[in-house]
Amino acid sequence: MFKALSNPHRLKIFMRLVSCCKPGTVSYVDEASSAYVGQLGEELGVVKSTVSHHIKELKRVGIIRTERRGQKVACWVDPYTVEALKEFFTR
Amino acid sequence: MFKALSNPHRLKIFMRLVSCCKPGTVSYVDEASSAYVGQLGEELGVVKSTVSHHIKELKRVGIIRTERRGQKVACWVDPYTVEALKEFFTR
DNA sequence: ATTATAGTTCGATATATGTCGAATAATAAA
DNA sequence: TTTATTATTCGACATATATCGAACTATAAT
Repeated sequence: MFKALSNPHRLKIFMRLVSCCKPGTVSYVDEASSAYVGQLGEELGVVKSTVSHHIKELKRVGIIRTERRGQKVACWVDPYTVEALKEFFTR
Repeated sequence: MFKALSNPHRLKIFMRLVSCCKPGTVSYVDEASSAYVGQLGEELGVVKSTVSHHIKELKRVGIIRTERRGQKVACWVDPYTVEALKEFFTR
């Protein structure tokens, strides 16, 4: 997970998505708490193939979740994973 | 910081040192809450030059602190940094 | 002063990673 | 069915990173 967050672009994706994430609501998703791949790419200034690659990695380690909605794919952070990361630094 | 923790050896060093770290006691150091460079190298199975490199990196980003004690150099985690990392994942 | 111990710095090198563009796949619109 | 939009996969390539061993520095012991 730390490796996933070690890349500046992936960290920005995480921070962009976590800002609207509501604790304990894994499956809750709306416009405000998720973003589409292309949208993230624009904000970061990288091509979509690269964003897709980063999304895949963040998803692989369990930091984000995705769901296809028509042509687009929505992304949001997994609150449980964030909680686990927080716990890792506790005590 | 996440990049620093993304390396398996550095993560182990962190976990090894953080286990004895007492919150809010930056300068408090004793045998139990710190370790020497060579000692960490033995535990990890890597040569000391590599450990030294990792220690340098963890120190650079503020995760650990070091202090020379005679021939040896003691290492311990900075509780404030750990607290900041915890806060990063809060909310 | 010489030797021993612990750590750092440096250079070399193999491996990993990030990025892009082209080709492909999935879905929606015309 | 054809075209448009969005995303994924793949190959290529440049850059970054981890690691080691040799040389060097610092401190302690003899």
